Amino acid sequence: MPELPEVETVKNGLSRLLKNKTVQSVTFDWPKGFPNSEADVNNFLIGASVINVERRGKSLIITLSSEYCLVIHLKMTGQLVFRGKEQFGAGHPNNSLIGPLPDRSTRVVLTFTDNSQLFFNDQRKFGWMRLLPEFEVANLDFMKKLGPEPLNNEFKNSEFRKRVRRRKNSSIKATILDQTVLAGVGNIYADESLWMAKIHPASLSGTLSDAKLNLLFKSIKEVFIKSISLGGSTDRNYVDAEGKKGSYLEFANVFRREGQLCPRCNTVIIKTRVATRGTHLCPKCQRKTK
DNA sequence: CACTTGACCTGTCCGC
DNA sequence: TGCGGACAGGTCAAGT
Repeated sequence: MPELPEVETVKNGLSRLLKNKTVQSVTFDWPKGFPNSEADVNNFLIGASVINVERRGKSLIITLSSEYCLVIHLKMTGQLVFRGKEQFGAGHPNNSLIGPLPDRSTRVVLTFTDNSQLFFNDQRKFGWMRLLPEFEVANLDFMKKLGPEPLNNEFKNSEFRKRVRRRKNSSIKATILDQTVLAGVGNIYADESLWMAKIHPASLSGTLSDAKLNLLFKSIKEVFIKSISLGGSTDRNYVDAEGKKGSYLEFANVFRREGQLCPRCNTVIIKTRVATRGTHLCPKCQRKTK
């Protein structure tokens, strides 16, 4: 669920909230989600302070003064929620899913020297938080394979088309969900951008024209930009770094809107299965291929 | 290499 | 009300 816009929103919050905080202590349960040696934690996490926070694809990278990084993937249900003086003083905002912390989904707690805390919650335990030397982050296998950032202007239409056509016999939905083709698209924005570009999600990637692929790329970027401006999508679990929900889904055109009318043509939106994922589409606007 | 499927997990919902 | 099963969807390993 946390896709590019959600991770970007978390990154923006953490950049502001964590900068210059110094880690005082760390607790975790679920070692699988925190696969770091005690020595590394003691030497390179505890006592280190936060230099900056970045996003690459759906991953977060927190760079520390120890020249180590915390690389974090929220997967489906991960949350990174910061609690400091202001967050306690203001109480829990109305648009929050989060109550008192830690809660039963809390996997890791970082406590800083000013007594503020960062909670890594993950109901389904798919997410992880790894401590690595800074220079090794770019050498991680999945980082090396990760496709370009769609919101980087250096990533041109021609490159997008080339990458999509590498997977000519896959459905276009499976192709844009593939993080090695481009970074950041997940199920919500795949459905939304394919609707916007009027492409059937099961169309084979190799059958789409230059014009259609250019439009799809433009649609992905537009959908991402709009969602970031709305704080992302909260379907079930997602919250930002202060525990607040995102509101993009209030404006979604097809995602989770089966049975409702397509805003473009008033045809009933259907839910089906493409690339083994729940898939929402307008059967009139989104015909196969071309 | 291209492509598909199953596994990793838990909470929720649906039908009986 | 309880209970089994389907479902949610990001990614990787293992399969064809």
